[in-house]
Amino acid sequence: MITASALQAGTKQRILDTAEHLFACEGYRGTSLRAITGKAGVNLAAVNYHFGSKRALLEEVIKRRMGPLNQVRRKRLEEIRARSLTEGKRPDIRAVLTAFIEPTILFRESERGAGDFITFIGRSFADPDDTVRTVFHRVINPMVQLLFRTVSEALPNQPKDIIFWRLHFTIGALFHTMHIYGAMKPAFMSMTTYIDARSLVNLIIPYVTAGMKA
Amino acid sequence: MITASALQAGTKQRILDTAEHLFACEGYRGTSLRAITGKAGVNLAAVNYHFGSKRALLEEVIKRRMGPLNQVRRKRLEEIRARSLTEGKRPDIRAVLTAFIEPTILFRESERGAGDFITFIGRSFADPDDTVRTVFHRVINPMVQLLFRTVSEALPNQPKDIIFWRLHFTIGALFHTMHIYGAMKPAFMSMTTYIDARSLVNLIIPYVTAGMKA
DNA sequence: ATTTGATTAAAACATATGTTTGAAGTGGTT
DNA sequence: AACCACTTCAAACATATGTTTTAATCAAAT
Repeated sequence: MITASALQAGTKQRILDTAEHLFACEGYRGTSLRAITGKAGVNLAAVNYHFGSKRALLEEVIKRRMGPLNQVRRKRLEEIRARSLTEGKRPDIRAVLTAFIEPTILFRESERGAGDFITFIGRSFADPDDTVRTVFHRVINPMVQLLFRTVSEALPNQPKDIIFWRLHFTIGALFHTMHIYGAMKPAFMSMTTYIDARSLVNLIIPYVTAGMKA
Repeated sequence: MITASALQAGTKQRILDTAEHLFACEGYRGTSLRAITGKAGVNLAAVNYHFGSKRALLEEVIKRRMGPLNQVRRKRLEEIRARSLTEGKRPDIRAVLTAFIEPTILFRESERGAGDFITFIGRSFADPDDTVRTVFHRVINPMVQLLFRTVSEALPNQPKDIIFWRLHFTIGALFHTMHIYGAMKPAFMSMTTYIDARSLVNLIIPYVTAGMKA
């Protein structure tokens, strides 16, 4: 039983890892089960056996990483809110944005394969396929809600709809960065594009902070 | 001959319009030729007859609108550069960004169907499908190059790589806005999301200007 | 050693896709 | 009327896809 479940975990894991990679590179629709199972070295039927369907596999791929990532972001945002409550002063907008953005970008270097996931997520918001957007939306929306609330507390004098749109601009900047970073064509805009994640955080934070306060 | 070419134009146009709409809603890969021809009320073979292939149709859909749009943006950017040259002072960064962004967002209301196109373009940058990205990249890249040059002239003291990344944040904010605007789910972030294009321009310009100058 | 339950394997299924083909239709010209 | 280029149409083609099925395989428990 132990060996059996270990083998199962081996196959499941190989499928998850390969699917994550291919979803990031070719998209959900552009990735066939045959491509996944072929590259993973498992039988075609293994996906339906272990996950039930391609869609269920997608869900697993997203939830596996999004869980831990959301936990970190939630914790940092909640800390800020708690501290702001005890100290009786409003949260600092830069700190709020950092709490959300920093874990997201640094997540790329947290584990093997996480980079693919970040690329995938960065693209998912714009994915025309309802399947992807629905699954993704369900796991990201509570997080964005929390961010919205916290930003509202940091900028209490701003009308809600202005915060709403500026937050969309911020998310747009972040997600765009997420999918171009690490998957960028050489010499786009005739520039070398390499930058380490830490420096990227240091670049985007001032940008979005200035934008939110504009 | 006149009637014949008018009929041809009728079919071609119907295909172009329908394809534009479906590409925006379902994506390039998610849109079958049968869906296009069915909705357009033309025969399945008409696409291959008039355009040669699905890919060539995509190219036509993009070039048809991108031509005029790019012309406006190029003209406005060139005007700024010319004026800056004659007056001997550097371009104003806000004016530069407005020259690029304003025509893009207002383009949605310029003609019937243009809104679909803007949504489609907003998604194309993040499209995992090489076909879409390649075609799209070819028509947008010269424009982005020009924007990069003009922004560099407006911010001569900023290192090029900082401009490079801040421009990416800006493009991310713009493209994200392009595809969520007009296609947004109701009550996202528990807000009504309607806003007219003019007001949206007035919201995004201060945001990206502040970000670029941060 | 045999049985059992879970996993893997190969094949088939039903459907969907982009493309091609060859015939039918269309309208104007000679 | 006969011809013409151009366009439309229905059907077929070849391939790709997610899924299901049925048999083989395997490791552990009896």
